[in-house]
Amino acid sequence: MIESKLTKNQSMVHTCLTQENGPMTAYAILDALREKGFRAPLQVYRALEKLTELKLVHRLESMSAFVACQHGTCEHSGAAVFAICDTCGTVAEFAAADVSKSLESHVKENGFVLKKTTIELRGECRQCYAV
Amino acid sequence: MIESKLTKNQSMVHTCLTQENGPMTAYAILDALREKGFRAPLQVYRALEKLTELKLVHRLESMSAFVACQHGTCEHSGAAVFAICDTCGTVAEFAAADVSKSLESHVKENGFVLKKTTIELRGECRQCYAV
DNA sequence: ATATGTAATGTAATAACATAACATACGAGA
DNA sequence: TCTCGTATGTTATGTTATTACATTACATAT
Repeated sequence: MIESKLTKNQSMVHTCLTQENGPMTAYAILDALREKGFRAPLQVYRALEKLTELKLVHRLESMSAFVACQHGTCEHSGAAVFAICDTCGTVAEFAAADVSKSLESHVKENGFVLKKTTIELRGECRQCYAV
Repeated sequence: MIESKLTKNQSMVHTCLTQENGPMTAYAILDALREKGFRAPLQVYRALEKLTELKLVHRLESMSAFVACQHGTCEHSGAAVFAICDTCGTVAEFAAADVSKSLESHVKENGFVLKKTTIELRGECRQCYAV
């Protein structure tokens, strides 16, 4: 598994996020890992940077939080889409190849070189809406 | 024009963003408006909240900044898409009805009630790429 | 004109998120 | 062993956003 390449701190942060099974802010991660010796935000941010680079973790821009990739390591065809429930905080991640393709073509027309796509959907999940 | 409904502070913030013709952080707006009497972040944030609600201003989540809607008041069919140049900072805003439609259908399958869509594309614009 | 209610504004303090700068440790080759 | 790159630790600081409370402005009822 890819985890084997991770350093101690990276691994701890990844495990923390995976167990949480939902988004956490960097400072929430820090608090969770204090008992394991973490002392400063930078320890978390450095690990998150690497994990994000490896696509083991995604950053949710609209809530300044981080979530473990729901596909282990992320190999979508195209950009990831996140559906975030404002009520319970759960995040569903999925690929939408057609969306990516469409955005790319829109953008190419204008000579824009696309490097990173952020798509975040806010709303209410089925369970919460039912209540 | 809709501006007539704005309060003094809201109007000043909107004018500031419109003149800038690009994204500004809340604190950049604050600094720009200090000479006009602004003293505290909250004055800016309150105005931005209202302007965002009216869709005269959009928040760019991936850069914690705000930009005046490039269509005056925003009446896209579907969600707005922002293409942000990481080199020069310019933002192009466009509608992508097909993208919105596709995202909506993806999401409906799972009973997710969509309230807000964020789509931000980071990369390099034609001019910057040419250099 | 005065009282009252409501929206907007002002101000200070602080919370929440993120990075800079520098010191130290530690393992993989020369 | 040396040393070079990578990871880590630590302090301080920078940046973004909100809470809490006081005051002002303005509309309208009395």
